[in-house]
Amino acid sequence: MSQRTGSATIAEVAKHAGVSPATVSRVMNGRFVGEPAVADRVRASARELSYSPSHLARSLALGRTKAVGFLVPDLANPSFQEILSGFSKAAARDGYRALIADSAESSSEEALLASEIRSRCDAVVLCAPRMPEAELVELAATLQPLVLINRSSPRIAAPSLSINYQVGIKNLARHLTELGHRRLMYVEGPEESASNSYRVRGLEEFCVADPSVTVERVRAGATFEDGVAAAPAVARAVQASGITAALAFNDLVAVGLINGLADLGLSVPGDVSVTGFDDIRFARFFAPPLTTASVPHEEVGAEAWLRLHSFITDQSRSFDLMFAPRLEVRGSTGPAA
Amino acid sequence: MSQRTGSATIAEVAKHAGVSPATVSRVMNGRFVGEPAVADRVRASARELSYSPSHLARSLALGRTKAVGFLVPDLANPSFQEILSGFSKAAARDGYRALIADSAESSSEEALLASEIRSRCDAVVLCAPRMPEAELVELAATLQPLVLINRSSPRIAAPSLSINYQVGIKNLARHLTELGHRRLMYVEGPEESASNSYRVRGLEEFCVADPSVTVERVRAGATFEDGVAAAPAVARAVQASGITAALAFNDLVAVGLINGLADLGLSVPGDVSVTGFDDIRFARFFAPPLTTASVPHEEVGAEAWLRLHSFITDQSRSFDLMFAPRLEVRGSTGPAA
DNA sequence: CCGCGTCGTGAAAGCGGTTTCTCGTGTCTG
DNA sequence: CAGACACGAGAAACCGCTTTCACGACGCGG
Repeated sequence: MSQRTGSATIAEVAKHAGVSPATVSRVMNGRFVGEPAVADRVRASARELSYSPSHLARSLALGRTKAVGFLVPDLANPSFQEILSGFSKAAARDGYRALIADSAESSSEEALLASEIRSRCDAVVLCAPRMPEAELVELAATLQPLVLINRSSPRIAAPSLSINYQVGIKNLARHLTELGHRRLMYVEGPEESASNSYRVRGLEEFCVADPSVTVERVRAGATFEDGVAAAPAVARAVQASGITAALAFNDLVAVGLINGLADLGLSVPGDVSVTGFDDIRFARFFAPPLTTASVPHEEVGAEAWLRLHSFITDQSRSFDLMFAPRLEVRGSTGPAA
Repeated sequence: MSQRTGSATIAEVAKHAGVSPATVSRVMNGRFVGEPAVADRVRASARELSYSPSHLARSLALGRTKAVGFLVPDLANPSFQEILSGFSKAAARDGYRALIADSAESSSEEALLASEIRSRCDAVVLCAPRMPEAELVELAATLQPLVLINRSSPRIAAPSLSINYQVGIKNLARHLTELGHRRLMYVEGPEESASNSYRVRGLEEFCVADPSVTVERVRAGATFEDGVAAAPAVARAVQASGITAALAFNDLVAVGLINGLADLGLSVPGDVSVTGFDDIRFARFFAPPLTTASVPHEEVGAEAWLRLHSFITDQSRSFDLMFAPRLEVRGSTGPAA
């Protein structure tokens, strides 16, 4: 049951200093108002016994852990790593730590995981691109305080930070059409992924606005491997339907695709132009450098903390935020043949 | 003081089910042996009140949090992200979560941070490349159980996982000399960094073994920006001392360096060969693809968990592990002019 | 000189669980 | 049919800290 962690308890310090635990507590928290000599004695005892208060016990008594859950679908994805990095650094400034959970792209357990992690923290950041809206709405109510990343709904009373995927993908499409491409292919992200739907919608709107452009679609995923796997389908479409450019779900898929295409003897952008999405940190250094929609992930993470923090401290409900990606034109796109 | 988290307490469930808290506890933990009807009643009440046990209170009573601290010098560094990812996934399989702390490359606070984070968890993974040995030894004693990454010392009773930087850098140097390079330059990592010292030592040994080779050194750091900043010095050395190849501290620095050199009109590997270290996930896709020493970071993370876990559960002390990097020859190195 | 604040500190009641110990009940044995 | 015993469940102590409340001592004004 109990374990000697080596660290002394408040009671031991109290005894050693000849005072009550209450006094020790007050001294340790700077709430002590009595005789300075007593405080000094307590501090001396604490030092001598190398006492450090149990975070756990404090948290229980205080009803606050100073930890925040951070749930992402895949921690191996650079975008989420960047968000986490931004979040963690911002939270640390206020003395909070991030407790991480990786739903490992298995959306079925996301809700359970979220509850579990929330129960250990004061709040939670939820990145659940593929959770069905209804489930999310229900879940969100039990998770407060929380902030959502890349999901927002009028039925959810939580601040949300999102990327305007629709605009981002449209900008990429426009860039391609300006280069003369007319037959495009969208290499889709994970099925059921909300952020994938936004991109699809954006492209549909784009086609409506410019009927001379067509966009085929092929299922892929969110990882490098998914991009590689989609290469044959893209190569076929080049032959069959004469597509000249592919918009990948994200940078990872784009890189995979470019490499897959190379293995099939197709060069980028010579034979096909390829765009990514996210502008992960290394996108500009790839061969060819990736034309992509740049998303300030670290900033998203930092901003997520800011919102969560103000909500935790004074219950202030902030407005939703939407980041507009910036078009980054690089070497992976070129004029249509 | 107390906050209505919305979730019911064990006492409420007990009252609702007409039993004692003890019984509820037993049912919730599968330790109940009495009449099945009672258990059913408890479960029904729990569901009805949507009861979920307070992790905090449980942890306090049990003396175990099922969380593990993870301290790294910089969460924005892809290598640490990969270790974290591997660690987190492995720990999750055993129901543990990682609590992260980023010492933000400020080594002075590392010890405090480590203690702080350790006090919230059952154990801790420590990645403190720049902490002075003496401080580390003292700290380690108070942090048990812990595992160290990239630091090992006979004076520390904790399993350590490390990379054989010495061998890795020697392999890179050998590769370069086989290509005909004789005058090399090492672009150093952060001052005081242990893993930097290993590389330096490796190169020194290499020079002793093959006196025809010389290695100059220039201070840089661990980031992309540090690599860019080191470019002028490397370029000068190309002119002044006729170096023909540069070994960068890691892949990030290598990429920065390559780009910095390009701005100065030097091409890689045409004018200078450049090697990295780590083989971060994108190293092969850069322009040019990076010749580097490949380190299985995800595996290091996973293995770190395994050791920590077996130590937590049955106190078994495992042996230290050292991963030998694998030489990955790619396009950033070529024959000496 | 007595009553009334004020001040410094301690006792004790939480926070929400777990677990030991105890006790009543029902069953089995001699 | 009495006594031993297994069994089911509750009372209470405990994990380590915070905080309210109470209380004794002291200083002051009437």
